[in-house]
Amino acid sequence: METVERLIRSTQELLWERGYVGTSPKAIQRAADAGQGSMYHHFTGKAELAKAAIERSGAELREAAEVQLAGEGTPAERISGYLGRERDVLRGCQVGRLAADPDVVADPELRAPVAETFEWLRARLAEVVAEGKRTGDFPESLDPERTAATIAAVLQGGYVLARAAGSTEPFELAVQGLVDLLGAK
Amino acid sequence: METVERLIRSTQELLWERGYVGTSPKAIQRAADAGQGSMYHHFTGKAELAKAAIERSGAELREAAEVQLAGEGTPAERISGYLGRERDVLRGCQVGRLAADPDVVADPELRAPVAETFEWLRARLAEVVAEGKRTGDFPESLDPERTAATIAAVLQGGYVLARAAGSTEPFELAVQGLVDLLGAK
DNA sequence: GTCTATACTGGGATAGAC
DNA sequence: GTCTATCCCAGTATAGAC
Repeated sequence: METVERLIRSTQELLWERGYVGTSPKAIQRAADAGQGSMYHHFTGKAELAKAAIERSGAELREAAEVQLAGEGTPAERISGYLGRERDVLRGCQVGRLAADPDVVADPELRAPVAETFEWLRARLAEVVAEGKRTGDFPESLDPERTAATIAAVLQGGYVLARAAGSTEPFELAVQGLVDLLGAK
Repeated sequence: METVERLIRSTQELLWERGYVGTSPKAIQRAADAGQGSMYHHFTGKAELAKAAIERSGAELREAAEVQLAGEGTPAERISGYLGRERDVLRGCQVGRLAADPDVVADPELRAPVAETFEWLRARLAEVVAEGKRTGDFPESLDPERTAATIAAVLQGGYVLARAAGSTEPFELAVQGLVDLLGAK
């Protein structure tokens, strides 16, 4: 694999694990097996490299979501499929994790890909909810934008509760609770 | 205020803002207006001081939640009151924020107060939901533990989405979406 | 209890050789 | 493109004086 590619992927991993503040250029170089000069030749510094890595992670999140949301089945089944799909819960969300980072939130260049990813996700979920209202999966009373935000929040919050507990259980409970509420009509 | 107290409160603020990894002993000393020797006289180091600060933050979260959850009104009203109470949304949750921190999650001494806080919160919410089932506020079909986890997750996830967006809007949408679902019976 | 001195490592980056 | 040298400051802590 090429150096630039290794640098971006290593940065993605480290940002996921330790966040922006906790990730040093040296650690990136070690993980990517790239030298100091090499890294600074391809990127102006930590911030630019992080930006590339965050954009990549955002794209991966969108692709993974789209697999479920554009897949087979009724709208309700696709939402449930998305909620229940295999996840490495205790690792958390590689994009959502960055919202905790003050240096990411404070820098427009770094926050932008994070913001765009969740804007896309909420809009996409809202589409599927709206579709479900037309098919009768969901009651007319449901507001698609609100419901989409709730769905995205349960996942992000589920990760937080699971990591706090050191167990996937709270995540699973939260998701089941949401599925119950969505199905209760 | 005494030195120990200033150290703990300053550490709480810094942990909230920058997390454990992003908080240095020097920054704590500056914020607390305490010297190097003073801090190391009262605490063995950053970890012990952080533990004290996290325990304090956990206690504050519990007290704040209890105001709403043990307050006036029907169970459904108390849940809504808790969800809708005044919050500094863009600052995030001072306890939940720590679940993103690898050094907190990895250290049992530091993770314990975070875990206990959310265990307490979910149990307390489950009590109120169960009470609401008895009073007829909530349908018999609702599982209290699941629903409690969903409520806690919506809040934590709402913070994540809001900070990502740089706006409180996603938080408010997510909460409203949950209230809608809980009220739909 | 608090202060200053000291120590050592790592963070983040630039310069210039190869 | 990549390597090594170098720079300066911050992180985290210990030691001993006051």
